[in-house]
Amino acid sequence: MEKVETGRTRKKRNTRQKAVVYQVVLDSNDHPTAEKVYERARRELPNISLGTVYRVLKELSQEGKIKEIIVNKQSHFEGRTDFHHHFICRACGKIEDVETPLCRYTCKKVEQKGYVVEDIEYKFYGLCSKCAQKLGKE
Amino acid sequence: MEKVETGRTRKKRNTRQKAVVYQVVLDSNDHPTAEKVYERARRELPNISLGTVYRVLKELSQEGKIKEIIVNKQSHFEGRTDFHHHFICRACGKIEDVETPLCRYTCKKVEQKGYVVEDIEYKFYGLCSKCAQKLGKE
DNA sequence: TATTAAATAATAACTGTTCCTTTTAAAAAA
DNA sequence: TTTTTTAAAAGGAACAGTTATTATTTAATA
Repeated sequence: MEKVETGRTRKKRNTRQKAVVYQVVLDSNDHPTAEKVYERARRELPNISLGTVYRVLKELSQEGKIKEIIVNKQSHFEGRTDFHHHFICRACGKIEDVETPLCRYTCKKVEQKGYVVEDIEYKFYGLCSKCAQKLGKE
Repeated sequence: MEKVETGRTRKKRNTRQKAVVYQVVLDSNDHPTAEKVYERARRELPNISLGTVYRVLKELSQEGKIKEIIVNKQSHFEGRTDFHHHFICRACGKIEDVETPLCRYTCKKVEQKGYVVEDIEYKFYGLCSKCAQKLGKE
């Protein structure tokens, strides 16, 4: 039997899994990977599956509620969604936020070529202060 | 029977495979992936293996003769090794070089925190001029 | 030319992620 | 409240890019 499509309110479920994953990212300030988020979410929801974590993380990113940053070909996530960038320590792997003004000069130059800039990503690689000290005063 | 280690010249073979892979990267201006380099290298050396291409590309990168850039968690390679950055079109996937002055302001700020900056990477995402036109004058 | 070990070809293994199928459960309807 | 509906979840298989393994080849040296 066909169902008449009313075109009205589409369902959009509000699941515990999504809420928990979101909260985990908001509560983390170490840019966790999906695996780490999974680990932490399981403390609250022991039966959550890794696939769900991946799907929800992607969803939240697309909704703009969290941000994905990719380091070493691996996704990391953070609750901060304002314009900022990252420093990655090659020794300990730590990812730290870096406040950088948008380089208007460069953007303008790119846009003059007819390009549309939608997102900008700066990454700084090197040694964090701790590792720099530890690895000797070169 | 033990061999006395003279500590003298270590062997370092100069293979056709390495020469060809290097030349392919130098001749390409489209930031090819390892697979693409493999494809092109095979025109010259039909029996070269993908594993060799990966190993040689890594070697050349470490020697500073080529540069690796990662887009969408996939490695791409280029012969240019001077300081420059990239624009990535989300529609056609094309990667284009972008000339950007080093942002001394930001670097200084990072270094004031005791960090050692060894490498900097800027990526601009959006639409290239062709795709921007094609996708309509929004 | 014979020797030797660095580099290769071929292929298996690995890793982070996505996809697929069945089941569950949130929300709408009865 | 109970039933129905179907979006989302669990579990696991599949996938893609890359790395590791091993027997073989070959460039460089003796």
